[in-house]
Amino acid sequence: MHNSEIFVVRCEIGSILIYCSTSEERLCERIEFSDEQLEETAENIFTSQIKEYLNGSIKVIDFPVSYKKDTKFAHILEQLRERVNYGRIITYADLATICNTTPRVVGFAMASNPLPLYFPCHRVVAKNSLGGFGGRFNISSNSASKNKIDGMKWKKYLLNLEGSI
DNA sequence: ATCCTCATTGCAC
DNA sequence: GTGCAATGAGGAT
Repeated sequence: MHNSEIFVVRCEIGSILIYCSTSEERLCERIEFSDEQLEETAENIFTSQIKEYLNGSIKVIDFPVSYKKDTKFAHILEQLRERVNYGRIITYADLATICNTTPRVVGFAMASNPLPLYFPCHRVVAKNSLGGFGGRFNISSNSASKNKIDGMKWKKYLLNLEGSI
């Protein structure tokens, strides 16, 4: 986190921020949403994939990423990415069954997902509602202005993009 | 080391 | 209807 570069892609409802390591092999470590229209950065593999996803020309994000593996949360996120592809949705309970855990823990895993879109957590919904969106990383690590986003607006936007709602 | 937070569900009253 | 355990990990202090 101490050495990261931020790329920006704009869309209809705001901006998508892509945090990457600046090491030799550049890896994406975090993806965040902002309700503000920020200035876009130059095109690279990260921004171009996000743009293609947003205009429907690709259905899988597979640029190089880095995240903490070998945890329960990571396993849940990997199962989600593997099994629930574009245009599909799943409930917290069903994903919990697949991962041999409880729905609440699936919610926790989604809330701590550092790589939304790469791990398609917007495709996980509650049994009788859309569930939530924007967890721990909803709050910017920069102390002063807690940049809270309207999470449900983003979840609906993404599900609508994929034709799920 | 302890406490708090965060996207749910189903069963008991 | 409401109440409540179960439960993983990271951040704050």
